[in-house]
Amino acid sequence: MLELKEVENLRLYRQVADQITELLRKGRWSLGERLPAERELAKQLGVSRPTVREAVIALELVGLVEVRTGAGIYIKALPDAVDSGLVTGNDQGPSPFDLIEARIVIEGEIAGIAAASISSEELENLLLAIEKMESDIEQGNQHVSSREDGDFLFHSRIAAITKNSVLQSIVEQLWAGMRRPLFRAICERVSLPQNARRAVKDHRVILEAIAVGNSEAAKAAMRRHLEQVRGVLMQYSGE
Amino acid sequence: MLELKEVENLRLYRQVADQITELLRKGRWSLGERLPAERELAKQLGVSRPTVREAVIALELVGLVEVRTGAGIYIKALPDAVDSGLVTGNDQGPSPFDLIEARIVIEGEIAGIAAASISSEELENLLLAIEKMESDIEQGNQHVSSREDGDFLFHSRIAAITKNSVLQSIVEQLWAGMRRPLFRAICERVSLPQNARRAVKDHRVILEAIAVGNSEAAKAAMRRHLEQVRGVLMQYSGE
DNA sequence: TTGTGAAATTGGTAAAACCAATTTTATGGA
DNA sequence: TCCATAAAATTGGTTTTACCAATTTCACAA
Repeated sequence: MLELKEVENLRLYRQVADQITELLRKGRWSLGERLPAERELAKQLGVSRPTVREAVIALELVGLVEVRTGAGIYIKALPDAVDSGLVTGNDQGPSPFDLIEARIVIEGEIAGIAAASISSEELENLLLAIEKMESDIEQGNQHVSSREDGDFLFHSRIAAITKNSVLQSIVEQLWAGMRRPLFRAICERVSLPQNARRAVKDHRVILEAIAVGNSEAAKAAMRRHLEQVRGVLMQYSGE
Repeated sequence: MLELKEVENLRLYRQVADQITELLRKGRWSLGERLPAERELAKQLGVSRPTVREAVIALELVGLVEVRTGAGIYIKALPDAVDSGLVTGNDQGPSPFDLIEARIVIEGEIAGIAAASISSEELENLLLAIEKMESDIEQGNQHVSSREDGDFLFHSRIAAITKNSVLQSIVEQLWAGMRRPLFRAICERVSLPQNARRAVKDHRVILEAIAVGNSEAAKAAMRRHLEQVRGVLMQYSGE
């Protein structure tokens, strides 16, 4: 059995997009400059105009260029400033271990911040999230399946308390990572009612610490909770 | 002067992509299912096939669908599992304040973790990053301009010490956010040699704490450093 | 000098045609 | 009857041509 070599079978528009990206990286054009017209690019690249348009749309979607009707295609950013993002949709994403580890660190801190500035309304919302999670469990609903999931709601609402859009966005991303196939496969073997009930208990402890404004306790409770989750995950992912 | 209303002037392919995304969200199709053929979609939507293709490419790039030549377009993920990402390329990004605040929290923790597991080789790399930053300053180079920037190198290499791809990715994203226009405009007024030299000093203090394996000191030093940066930024962004 | 408007340029969209890969169906032999 | 094989239909991949709409350019007139 031969080790199959990765075949050069990219769709044309991707090849064109990659080629233009490469030219951008090499400094062929500078920020704000105008790219050649679509017709001109098509001629130079030896492909048709629709193909060029597809490639330009790809570049536009990642924020590299800006298309102005009737005016032209303009460089909006250099390749360095783009990339990254936990969920690219093309790979299988980060390892579950790294993900949960990052959650311990980051969500722990967030819980501490939240405890320092919680309002009564936000407190009520957290309680509702816990109750939603309980009713989910009663009805045997699948876990970690969507943004309506009670577990996610609880954690994302804590992040929202910080009023910091960046921290909220990061928590969203961490959860998006957990909804990926690799993670879900593990979760399916772990979503036992007893684990879910344990999580609800943990949530109540966290809520209590946040409610009384005890940052240190909230942080510790969040970390314990996620370390517990990590323990369950690792136990089942190894067998 | 009238307040101009946001005009419905999205390019056609975006309207189509949004419409399909909406249908996905409503559960019109389920995971793994096949979408109607491009020709069929074009007919149903009342647009041409190239337009449908452009929309499909957009959906493909965000990971919602997978296109298989000759077979069809398949649902790869539901809209919930995608979204987010600090840098979307379409808005002007998070506020500088949120960004630096998130850095204080997250990079502080990361510095603490790094102190617990640094190797001599990694230590050497950190030192090189500091020296690069010093030479950058001597030559009057622009700051926060690229991934080769000494400042960025220092912080990203600390994240690399954690061996956690998620934490590394998050730091990358935070810096990507700082390279956006809004932030750069502020930075241009702040990139005084004295500030840069102060940052180098801070870096040395952080390095020292990490070198001796003192997690608490490393965390504190990183936070102080970034709080200092925040102070400078706020002072200048208000005037 | 300044303003106006026509012409040229550029992106936006549509239609038709053909190629290539895949899937489905039909066919014929075992 | 069953299965392998080939033909046909389906589907995405790409090109060409054409025309529309927004923007820019520039000559020309006031």
